[in-house]
Amino acid sequence: MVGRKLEFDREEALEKAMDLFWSKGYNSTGLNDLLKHMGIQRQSLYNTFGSKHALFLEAVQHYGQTVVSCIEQQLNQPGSPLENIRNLIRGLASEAICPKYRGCMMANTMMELAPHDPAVAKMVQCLTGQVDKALERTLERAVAAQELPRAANPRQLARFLHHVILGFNVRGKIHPSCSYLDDILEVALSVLE
Amino acid sequence: MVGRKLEFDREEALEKAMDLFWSKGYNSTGLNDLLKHMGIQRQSLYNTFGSKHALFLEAVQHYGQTVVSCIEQQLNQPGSPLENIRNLIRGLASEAICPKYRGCMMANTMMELAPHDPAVAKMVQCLTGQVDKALERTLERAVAAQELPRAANPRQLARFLHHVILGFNVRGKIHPSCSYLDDILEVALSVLE
DNA sequence: CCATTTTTTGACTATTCAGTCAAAAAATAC
DNA sequence: GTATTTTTTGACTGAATAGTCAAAAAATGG
Repeated sequence: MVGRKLEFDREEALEKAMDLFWSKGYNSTGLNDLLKHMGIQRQSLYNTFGSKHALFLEAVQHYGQTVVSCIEQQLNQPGSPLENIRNLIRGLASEAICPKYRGCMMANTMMELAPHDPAVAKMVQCLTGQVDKALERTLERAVAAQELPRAANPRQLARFLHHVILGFNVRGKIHPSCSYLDDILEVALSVLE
Repeated sequence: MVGRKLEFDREEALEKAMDLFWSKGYNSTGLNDLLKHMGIQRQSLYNTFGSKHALFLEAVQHYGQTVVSCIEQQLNQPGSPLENIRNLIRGLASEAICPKYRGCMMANTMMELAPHDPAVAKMVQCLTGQVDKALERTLERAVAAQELPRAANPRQLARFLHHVILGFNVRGKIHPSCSYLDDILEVALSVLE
C-alpha cells in the first residue's frame, strides 16, 4: 500500500457532509452542494465514501453516536438523576424555538427515508434504542435514589419521554412559541412526580 | 365561457394527487408518477392546478380539512368527552403499527417542507391550530362534566396531547411494537386522570 | 353548419441528477 | 531517479427533473 496520500481529512469531510445532510435532508442535498460544502472533488468522494447513499449512512451513524454519547453524558451528571432528565428534555425543547431549528437528524431521517430504506431504518432503530436505554437506566437510578416510587416503571417512562422528545422535532418545524413548549413540558414532566 | 368541458373530475384528480403526495412526499413524487396516478395529461394538470407546487398546496389543504373534521366528529361523539379523546388517541396510535403506515400528511409536510416553504408552513400551522382547538374544546367539556378537576388547564392539556399525537408520526416510521405504543399511551393518557 | 373557445395530445425544452472514465499529478518504495 | 500506486482533475454519461409550446380534437353557442 503505497502512493499518494489523501489531501483532506476524512473525518472533517464526513462532518461537513453530515452538517449539510442535517440541514437539507438526503434527497434535497445535491452532489454538487455536497462537494462544495465538503471542499473535495467528485472522484474523491466516490473513492473515499463509495456513493452518496453510503456517505449518508456514515453521516447518520456519526451524528447518532455523537448525540447518543452527549445524551448519556448529560444523564450521568452527578446529582439527581431526575433533574438530569428534566434538564435534558428542557434543553431539547428550548432548541425548538430557534428560527433555524433543524431538529434531530435521526428524527428527520426516520421521516424522510426509513419507510423506504431498510438500511437507514435499521441504523436509526438501533440508535434510538440506545436513547431509550439511556433514559431507562437513569430512571432506574431515580427509583434507587427514591426520587420515584418503587412502583414506577422505568422502561415505560423512558419510552414515553423519548416519545415527547421525538414530538419536538415535528413541532419545532413550525416555530412554536415559548409558552406553547412550556405547556407541553409542564404536562410531560408531571409524570415524573 | 364556452368550449370543451374537462374530461376528468377535478376533485377526484386532486384526491389521487393527495394520495400519492401522502405516500411519497413532495420532492420524491415525480410529475410522471403524478400524471399516471391521477390519470390525466400533463397540460391538463397545468391548466387545472397551475403547478406541481400549487397542486401540492391544494392537496395538503384538502387532506387537512378532511382530517380535522374527522377528528372533530370523533371528539363530538355523544357520551364522555374524555373517553372520546382516549379513543381518538388510541386509534391514531394503533395506526402506527401498520407496516405500510404513512403517518399524518400534515406532520410529514411539516418535516419535509415547512422549514423552507413559508406558504406550506402557514397552511399547516393553521390546520394544526384547528386540532389544538378541537382538543381544547373537548377538554373544556370534560371539565364541565366534572370528568376533570376544576383546576385542569384544557389548553395546556390539549397542546400536550397534540404533541403526543405528533410523536406517533415519527415513531411510526420505524415500526414500533404494539407494547411499545401501549407503554407510551398508558403514560400519556394518565395525565387525564 | 360554422365560428369560437377550451381541452387534449405529444413533442420539446433546459436543467439537474448521481455516477463514470481516463488522463494527469503527486507521493511513495526501492 | 525510476517504477509503482494512489489521488486528483475535469470532461463526460444517460436518466430524470419541472415546465412549455403549438397543433389537433372536441364541444359549445349561434
